[in-house]
Amino acid sequence: MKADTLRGHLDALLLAVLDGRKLHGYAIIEALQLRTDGALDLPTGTVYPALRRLERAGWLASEWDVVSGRKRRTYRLTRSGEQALAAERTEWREFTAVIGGVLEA
Amino acid sequence: MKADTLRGHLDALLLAVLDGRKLHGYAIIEALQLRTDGALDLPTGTVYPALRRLERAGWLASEWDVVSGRKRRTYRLTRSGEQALAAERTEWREFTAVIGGVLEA
DNA sequence: GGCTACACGTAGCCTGTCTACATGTAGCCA
DNA sequence: TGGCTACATGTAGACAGGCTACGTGTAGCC
Repeated sequence: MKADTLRGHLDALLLAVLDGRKLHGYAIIEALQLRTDGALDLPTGTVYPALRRLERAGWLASEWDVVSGRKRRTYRLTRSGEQALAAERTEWREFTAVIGGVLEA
Repeated sequence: MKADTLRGHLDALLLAVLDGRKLHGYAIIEALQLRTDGALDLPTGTVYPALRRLERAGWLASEWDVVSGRKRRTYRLTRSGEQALAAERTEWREFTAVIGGVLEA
């Protein structure tokens, strides 16, 4: 997939992958790979800063836990994160309708 | 529509709107507004540089014509522009499948 | 002892879109 | 005739978000 196409949709992806479950950063990357058959392979330098940004925005909450000696910061959606996800989904549908409408006219 | 979501899809939009017809820059902006019910209102500072870039890439060809005293640069797709459009459409479908697959899982 | 997988994180670059500006014609209206 | 709006093209520079390239450290295998 061409670079830059992701732009503006990263937040939606991260919120969506955390919908209904708690995951730590590394697992989020793997979950996105799995769901997209490897098409989405986000670099850590993209994901970690984004997660912190979403937490600052109040959409995610995190806590440290230690699994077999390794520290993990586990993220989950907050209430307002769920609302943000719903809004992102609506925007995604609008976006695809607009661009798709032009491309397939 | 949120800014930046457009990123990476502008070329596809411009090629698509020129599919099968010749238009000048200003008319391209209007055509996109029309097709999207006003949702897409691209600024001239976005469109004009993009058109020149696509022409340098060999995907568009342009010629000057004068209509009632006003100069217009009219663009049309080249053969390789048509191929590029087909490729952009394929990429669009892949893109929406990947992102949509995550958002609607 | 070295390698790979796991796990988190930051600094700075890169690039494509947008903002703001500059230029000029045609036509309407007061 | 002076000003306004719509038409029409274009550039310079700001901006922002994702990516590249680093740095750190543990666990487990061979």
